[in-house]
Amino acid sequence: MNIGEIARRAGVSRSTVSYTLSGKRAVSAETRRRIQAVIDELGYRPNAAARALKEGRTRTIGLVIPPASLRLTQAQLGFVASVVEAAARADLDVLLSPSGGDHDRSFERIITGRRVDGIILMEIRLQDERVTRLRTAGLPFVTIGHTANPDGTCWIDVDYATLVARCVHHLADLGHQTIVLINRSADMIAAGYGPARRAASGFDEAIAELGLTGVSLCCGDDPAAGAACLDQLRAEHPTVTAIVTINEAALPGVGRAVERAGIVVPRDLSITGVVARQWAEDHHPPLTAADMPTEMGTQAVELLLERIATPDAPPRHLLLTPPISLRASTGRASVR
Amino acid sequence: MNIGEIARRAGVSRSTVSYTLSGKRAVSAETRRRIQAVIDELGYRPNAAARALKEGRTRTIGLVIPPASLRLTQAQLGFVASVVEAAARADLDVLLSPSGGDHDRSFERIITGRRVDGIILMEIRLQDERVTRLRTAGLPFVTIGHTANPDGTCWIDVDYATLVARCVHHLADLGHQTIVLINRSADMIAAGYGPARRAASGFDEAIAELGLTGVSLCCGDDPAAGAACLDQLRAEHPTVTAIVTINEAALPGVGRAVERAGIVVPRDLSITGVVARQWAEDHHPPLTAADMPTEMGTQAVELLLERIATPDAPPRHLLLTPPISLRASTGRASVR
DNA sequence: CCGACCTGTCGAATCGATTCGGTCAAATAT
DNA sequence: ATATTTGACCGAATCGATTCGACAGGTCGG
Repeated sequence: MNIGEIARRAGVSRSTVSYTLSGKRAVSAETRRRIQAVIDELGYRPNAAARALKEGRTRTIGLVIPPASLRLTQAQLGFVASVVEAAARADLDVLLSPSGGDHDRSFERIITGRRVDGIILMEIRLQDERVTRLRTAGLPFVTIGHTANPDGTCWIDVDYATLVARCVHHLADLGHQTIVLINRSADMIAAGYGPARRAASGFDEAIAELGLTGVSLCCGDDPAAGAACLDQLRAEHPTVTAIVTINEAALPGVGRAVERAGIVVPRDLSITGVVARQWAEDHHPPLTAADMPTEMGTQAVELLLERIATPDAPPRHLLLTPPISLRASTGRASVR
Repeated sequence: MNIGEIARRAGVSRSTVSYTLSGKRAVSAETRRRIQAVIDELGYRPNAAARALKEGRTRTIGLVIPPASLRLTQAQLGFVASVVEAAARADLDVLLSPSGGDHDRSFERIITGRRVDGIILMEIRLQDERVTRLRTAGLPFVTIGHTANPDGTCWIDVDYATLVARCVHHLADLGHQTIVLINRSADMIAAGYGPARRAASGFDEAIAELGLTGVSLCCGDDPAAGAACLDQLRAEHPTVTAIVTINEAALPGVGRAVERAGIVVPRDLSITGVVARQWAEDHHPPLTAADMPTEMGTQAVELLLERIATPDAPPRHLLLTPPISLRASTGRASVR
């Protein structure tokens, strides 16, 4: 069943059917009605491949996700979901490509085979070869996170430095003197993972500016590491009264260790940071935190669509600083 | 840059280039070498749309995920990841379609527009209109979970009834007399969600067979509901010494409530169930549980590829019963 | 009353691949 | 020496849409 079949049944030429569908030329009301009736009856829809071939666009965008996808954090997952839904709203399909290191067959296939009109790249490293690859391929793309030299690329990111600094200020306002940052793993920092790096520098600057005592800790992305991290903290830095974290995967472990130690949040210890809203709300007690904005996916899609429509326009970028949502995990420093 | 360009540069016809690429006809070694050199130099790859149009297949599979994707459980997420990676290994791309209820534009587009060679459908209801839609469309598909009348369809599922029964037997062997099932939400059971229904019936049967006392509880898919559920349990059924659950989203809340109540697992309370391995390992203490098999995605892709290759073969299905992994959350019933 | 203009429609070219049938020379068989 | 097979390649048709130029018939103004 193709456009020719529709044309035959409606007694018109193929081009007339096409123009009825696209509206790019006038078609008389009567003819339009007849054609539409046939289309509805047969449930016709243009063949995507034929259309893509002729039009030169696929109405599909690529979403490149980390390969060891089992370890997607809740925030990343939320991002994927919001991209998919935003794309669906714009009548676009989403092609998934798991690729980070050498898994790049799928990445290459998508680019060189012209399977997508544009690409959203997540989990960007400060040095990222995929960006240079996309640039030479001349395919529109948007990165989530930005490289060391982001000029000329279109990106969207969360301003971890500012957010972590805000968390520190918030805690300072509550009278906390000694604050710890629970960062992502040491490996990721070494690998030049932007959020971890920027969180660390934002933390250090805020601590210095306010003349407080800061402790920076790295922590693996799992609950066990989180629990270990809290135990280590209690042993080595007993004067700490507040925690800032960007490591949501470790949070359940932190919470467990806290419960086990009989520490009451926020009476004995304040906890805040940058995490997915769902994570913050599901925590006990609900976490005062800068929620990772769920609309990031939507905005990434918008930015990409702009980029596809006008590839030569100067690239825009967005640096998001969502407000801190006050919930129940921070309070005045207890006087010891 | 297209196949004609390659042909021109290599001084051959387009068909010769095509045959070199596909190997479907003999091409002399010398010519092949020359063509390959040009291809490598220019980094040529066939246009996916043109190829799909001519061949009638897209080398893409569709994965239909639940629309409120923010609520994907870890097990579902693991499944998506394994599908994507298995597909990548088979040089297939994956097109995502968020669709459950009326969000079906993307679902329809994928099917009628012939954008995919086959579809994997997850989160199947006992009555599922999408299955009938796919059947009339004549598109190969595999469902994760099965409908009330699964004959003639190709599916893969976890045998919740048997697994839950095994958990009950395991607990009975340890001397537990009163066992509770923490199921999914009442809404899902009402909606005819297979796993919840089958878990309940497997539980009831095992309890009856062994002559034990069983309590069936519904619980929302979030930590707060899990905590509330445990509190309710302690209040209304204080004699319970063991929990079986298939609700992994509620587990963190259950764990928190347990810690808070000073209950020691497994000394005072045994916990087991059917959850994603990662979830079981990350729990404290690590959960003795039937791990949701991570290879489900791989097998779903295999099944789908079979179905695409031989659409008329009798549909196969797989009912998986992964073994219970003994970890640290179950022990002998304490004598009270 | 005739050329200019508009409306609605059609035919044919095009996108970039695959594939069938045909051709031509060299190799082999009769 | 002629007929037949084989190997290597080419040309053209094809997949299903879009789109441009052309054209018929009607309306309008001068």
